[in-house]
Amino acid sequence: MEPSAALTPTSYLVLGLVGATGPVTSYELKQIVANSIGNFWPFPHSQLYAEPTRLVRAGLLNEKAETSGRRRRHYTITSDGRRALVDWLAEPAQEPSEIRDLGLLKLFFLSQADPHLRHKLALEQRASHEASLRDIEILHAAISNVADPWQRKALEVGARFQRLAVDFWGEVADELKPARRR
Amino acid sequence: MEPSAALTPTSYLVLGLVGATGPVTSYELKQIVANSIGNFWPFPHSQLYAEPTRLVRAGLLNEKAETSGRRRRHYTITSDGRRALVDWLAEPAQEPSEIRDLGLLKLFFLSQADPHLRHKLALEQRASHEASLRDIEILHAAISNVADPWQRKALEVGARFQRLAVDFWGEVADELKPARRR
DNA sequence: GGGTACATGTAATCAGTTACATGATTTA
DNA sequence: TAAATCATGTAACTGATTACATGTACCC
Repeated sequence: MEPSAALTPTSYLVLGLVGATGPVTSYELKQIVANSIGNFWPFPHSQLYAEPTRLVRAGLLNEKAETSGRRRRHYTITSDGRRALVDWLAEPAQEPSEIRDLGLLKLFFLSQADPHLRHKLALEQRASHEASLRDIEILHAAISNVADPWQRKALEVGARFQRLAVDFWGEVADELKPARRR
Repeated sequence: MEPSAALTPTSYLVLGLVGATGPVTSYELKQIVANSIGNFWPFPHSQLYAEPTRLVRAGLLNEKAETSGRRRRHYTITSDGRRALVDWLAEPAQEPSEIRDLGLLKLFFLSQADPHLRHKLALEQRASHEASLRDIEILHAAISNVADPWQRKALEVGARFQRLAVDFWGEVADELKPARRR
């Protein structure tokens, strides 16, 4: 009954997914994540097994294990769990966004890189973000009829960011090859 | 001499900063991070104490401790460290970008929130990103003459993302209040 | 000269990551 | 029926977070 210290983002991810979809197994959570938020906020599948266990212990989820065959565990949200989720949704999100990008970290130290490799890095990054953008667009099209509209909307941020990154690295590439410009 | 397993992003952050600035203490690393990449990729200061210790053990940094007073430890990069840094900069960064944003996570589950609170969430998020954008712009202006140009450029991504987020949440707010649109 | 803020670090805990491992299904 | 591949999970490790703790300088 005690509020179990503090819930992590992973907790709320699981809580929200279980709350939205009814009885699910960890494997199904994994699938859902891979086709949605996992595109820009990865959660390793082991967490999607570990976290429900914690939430059950905290009284926020119910677990119903199959008694034969694969003995999968199906989770549903409890009333305490629903309350925790709704409370969290109601309170303002003050933590600032985080962007973790190794390419950006390299840009940060670009002055220390071999000059010949700088332009190459920019082109590689642009290409990589272009590929990510295509992936997200394909995914977005594929889920256009199934998922919750707000889930689709959230996915859009991923696509927009990838576009931003493509433009950005394009500019960086240009700045690194000024002689090449017309 | 062994390459010490694998270096984390935090390792490269420290390696790059020490490589760029010469002898620094953990506290100075903390300051630098706070005024730059820490704006969108936070590294708690305890890591900036722990990580140099690891890098010294791996032979990538040198440590020189003061013998009196505060006994601060000043770090410099070794030739092995410089080589590790340059090698890392040369190899392509394939790991995809990550965006971690609790506001987006809430959007993801917005259908499960009290309808009265949805519009409020959007407005709060927009305001919050506006504030972040202002902070970054102030910072960007403040460092315009000091920092490495590529470090400034990297910071721009943070600003652009905040602008993207302001626009995005503005749209969400509009969609949540269609009746209000004249 | 006591308080307050800055500076510098360590300790404890735990989430998160990586790696391993085995059970079911499909397919060639 | 062997071999992939998908499905389902656990174990071990350690980086990351949180909290604590003390030292130094400044200011009122």
